Amino acid sequence: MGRASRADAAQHREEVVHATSRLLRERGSAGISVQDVMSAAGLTHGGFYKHFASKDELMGIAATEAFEEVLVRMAAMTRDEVVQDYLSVGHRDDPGHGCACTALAPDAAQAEVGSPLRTAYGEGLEKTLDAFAGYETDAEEARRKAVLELATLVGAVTLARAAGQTPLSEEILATVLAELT
Amino acid sequence: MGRASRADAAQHREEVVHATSRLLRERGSAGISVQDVMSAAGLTHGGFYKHFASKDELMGIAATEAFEEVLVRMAAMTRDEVVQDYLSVGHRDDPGHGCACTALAPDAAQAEVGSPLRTAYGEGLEKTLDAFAGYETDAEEARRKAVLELATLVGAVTLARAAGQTPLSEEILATVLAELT
DNA sequence: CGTGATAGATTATGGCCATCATCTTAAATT
DNA sequence: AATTTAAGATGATGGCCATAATCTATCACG
Repeated sequence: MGRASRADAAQHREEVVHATSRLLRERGSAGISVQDVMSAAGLTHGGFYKHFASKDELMGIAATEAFEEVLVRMAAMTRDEVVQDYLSVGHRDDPGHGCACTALAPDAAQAEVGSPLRTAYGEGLEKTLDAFAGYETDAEEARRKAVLELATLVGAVTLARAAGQTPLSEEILATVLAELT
Repeated sequence: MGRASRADAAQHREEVVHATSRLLRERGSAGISVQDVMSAAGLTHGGFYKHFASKDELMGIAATEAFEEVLVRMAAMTRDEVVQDYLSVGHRDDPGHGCACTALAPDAAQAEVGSPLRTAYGEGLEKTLDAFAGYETDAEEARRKAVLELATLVGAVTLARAAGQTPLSEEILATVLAELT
């Protein structure tokens, strides 16, 4: 119906971005529609362009939020807690609340150079590497180890998700967890 | 027009499967249409269902071919050659001819349980792990090391592709290559 | 309190897609 | 050579999608 107050509109926008940050990680950009993300805030699709210039723009904003959310959570955790959480069955089965590096990698790889999502991914990946480097004691080797560790974590969860809920999937998580702790 | 000979039809089918095995790795199942794969063999979309029961079925067949193609190539290479090739800029930029484990992981994760693509991925991943295990000298540790190595390789290329053609992307490849050789 | 701005609903628009039905024509089969 | 069979072309069908235009009712501001 009619018009929403400034506060309501702002909250609607927030809800859309938040829901998109989850849906994007779960299904990828091609797997969600403008209708999907508006419904998630209890709205119809028509008002979408009063909030965002395009679907692509929203994807970039939602990607940034996804990275931010994870970085905030990481800041309150030790390195071992992060690794344990990363390689858990819970993280494998809930990409919508998990690491954006892994969940958004396929979308970032497909996105055009200069697109909002790709830009957001590049920045988010750098910040995530910095966060991992912050855990290392040896400052000299911090960057190198952060790259190695993140690559291994991303690979393990990527494979575990692709293998679905199978013994092989859990073998991968367990094997990498044992190696990294 | 008209009808094709048995031999021609068989070749058309092969061409479709082959083109799909490449396109599937490049763009994912959602990124290619029935029209796309038929055009690749110089045909129109209509005859598709004379060859395959559904798009899903073709995706499973093409995924199996993608794994097979890579496994055959791996069989003629040493472990170090495989690692070097895997972490090359060439492999990063040409997923269509590269490792199916990495390229098809997003599709496998999204595919329904029991779908042709998911089944093909599970089998292909096991075979790929066996191939990596075959490189290890210590039979005891072979499986464990194969899992670790493949996870690291998959993670590195996944991140490198998501980062696009950037310094960070090449840093990831180089760092992991140095570690694994 | 009245007037204009605007969030959101409704409803096109034009495009792409998987799948299917039909038609055509040449290959297989006899 | 006649008949059957089937590959492939053409052209629906029904659905989903991003984006845009229009409408409307409420909020913001004077």
